[in-house]
Amino acid sequence: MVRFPDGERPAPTLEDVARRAGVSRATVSRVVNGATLVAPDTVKSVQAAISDLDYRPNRAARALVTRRTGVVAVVVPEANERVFNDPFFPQAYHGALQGFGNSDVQVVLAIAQPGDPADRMLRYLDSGHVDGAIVLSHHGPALATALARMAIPVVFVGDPETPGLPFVDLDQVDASRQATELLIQRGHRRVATITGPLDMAAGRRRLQGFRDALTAAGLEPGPIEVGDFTQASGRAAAARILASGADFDAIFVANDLMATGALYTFGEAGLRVPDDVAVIGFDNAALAEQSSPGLTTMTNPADELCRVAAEMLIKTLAGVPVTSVILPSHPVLRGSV
Amino acid sequence: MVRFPDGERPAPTLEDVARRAGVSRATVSRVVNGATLVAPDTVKSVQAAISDLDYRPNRAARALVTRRTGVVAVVVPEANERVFNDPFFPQAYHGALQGFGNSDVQVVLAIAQPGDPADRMLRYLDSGHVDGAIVLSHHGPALATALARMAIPVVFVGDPETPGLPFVDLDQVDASRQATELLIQRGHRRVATITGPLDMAAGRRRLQGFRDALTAAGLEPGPIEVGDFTQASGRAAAARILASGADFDAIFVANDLMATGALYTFGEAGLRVPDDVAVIGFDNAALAEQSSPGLTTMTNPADELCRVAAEMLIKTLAGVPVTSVILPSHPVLRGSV
DNA sequence: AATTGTAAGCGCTTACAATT
DNA sequence: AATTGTAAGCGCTTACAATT
Repeated sequence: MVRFPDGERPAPTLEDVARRAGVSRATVSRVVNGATLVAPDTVKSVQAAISDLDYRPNRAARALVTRRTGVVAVVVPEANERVFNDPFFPQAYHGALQGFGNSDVQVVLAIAQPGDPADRMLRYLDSGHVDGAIVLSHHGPALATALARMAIPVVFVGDPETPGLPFVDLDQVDASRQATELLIQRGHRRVATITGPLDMAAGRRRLQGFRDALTAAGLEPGPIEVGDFTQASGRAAAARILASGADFDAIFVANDLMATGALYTFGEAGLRVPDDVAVIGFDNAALAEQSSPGLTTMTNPADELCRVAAEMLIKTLAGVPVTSVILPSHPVLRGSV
Repeated sequence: MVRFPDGERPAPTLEDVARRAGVSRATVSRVVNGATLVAPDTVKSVQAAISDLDYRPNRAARALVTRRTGVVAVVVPEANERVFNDPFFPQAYHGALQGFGNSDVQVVLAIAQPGDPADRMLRYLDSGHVDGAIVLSHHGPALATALARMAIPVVFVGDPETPGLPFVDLDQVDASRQATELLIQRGHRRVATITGPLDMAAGRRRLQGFRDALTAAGLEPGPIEVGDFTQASGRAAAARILASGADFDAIFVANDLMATGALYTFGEAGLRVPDDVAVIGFDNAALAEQSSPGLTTMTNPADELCRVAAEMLIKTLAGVPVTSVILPSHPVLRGSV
């Protein structure tokens, strides 16, 4: 027996709608699910009954028979604070929502909590809560393979470097080559770089593009310093280059946050940008526009990456096979080069 | 008939566990739900069967009979970008997660998208997706009353100013009085303020506390300028005060973001803080620590507010009546007073 | 009295049958 | 052939009966 708390009327069911419209439950179900094999007049009277009763399908009942929850997750395997302070994520989330658009799925943000073991998130994702997931992957293949082992389909944003896993990524090597070529075209011959962490694909590939451009131009790389994508690390890396006394007239910095750090250090050292040193960043973050001089940088459209990933996930859930997508990047010219 | 995609084995059900353990479905259900009226030996063998089969209850089936989804929402009726750039929100979200702790509910972040009409979120919340919601309320009573009309219980963080709706809030008036009293105690007699927007409860009440403190001390209020909680508005309001030529030796600014804006303006005008003008903010945001001089401010613990709200929602869902909670605030002394 | 099982039912979808 | 209905079943929980 089911009891209802006082004052709460049970929500109308398919049965109620069917009775009011004078048809069977099956017919109502067909109308609700947009089937075309219902007579137009029947559709009309069922829709009237639905709106009269303010009927809304019971998700649990539907999920039980369809074996679909109607929920997808946007997974951010990062500690809380980081997520909310990195402008990449709101953009990414917004893009994902756009991508799911009218698909009638509920989008859940799953953010790893600081101190949470990785398997807590895996357990959540693999417990029937969600039908599929988009993973903002900025980590190595360990988490990726674990995610891939799950029963639900997953699309990665950022190459997880694991065969067989569908992903959307920027052409990191090409983008970095473009950035470096831009410096070379402007006549710079001693080009330095501040890289991202080299245990991340984005870190390694942006360094690769840098090297490729110089090799193609017959130039030797200038000083190379490793950063970790934080502003502080950009500041420190720039300081190390200056302290080394190495000669350089331009620098490719693997993200905008580090690039603004480098701008700060150069400013303190009395170097003029771009006259004494040209600087190009990566990401086209909001701060690239705000810095002084404006930071020339490469686009890295988090929203578009996620929009495409969402579309891929929808296809996958519909049984349509998908292949990974590589998006192009282009330079945004401001004052720093 | 139900078909399974090739290669996918159907997940084990209660039935499977029951068979393996040699008991009925009902008994397995009792063990799964932690009932105490099962014989210890039975519990043991059922648990063994569960772990052998890696059984996990089907949420949809459970939800269908219990009429509970096991999902609660943290609702942020704010545009996307704002949310992710305001440090209040990660703190709040983290606190909510803490509050739900081990309660085995799934927490969903529902963030209004820019351009979304308010009823889109209402429809979502009222469509059986969630059992209840915490709403980070920084808006007037219009949204609050709409939310309160829904079938699910809602707890507000921030007084929605609508009778009968449970909320958690800071004692805004008392906190602002404390802040202003601190300035008076330090010997200041001409105390100005930059308020928040006066269509927000927090804006009005912080102004009220300011007035109360001055009245109690027998002092006239100094210049009063209205801001909108952004840094730019703090800068502009401070400039207006300076331009007015009004006399003042201290200022209470209704949030830290505006206070740092005011610090900037005072710095540009050659005023020394705290010697020429003492400044106290509100929120104890991260930037209060980073500014120079460090900003003296009032605590406004988003995480704790949300933790308490989560606990209230859990109680409400369990049928336990709750009453609104007002949390105290205290000053954090740094260099600006 | 303590423990377990039986059976109904939650609200849907969908294969198949029946009707027009 | 187009439209509709019948009835089974998805995987649980829980009132009540039955058993020890």
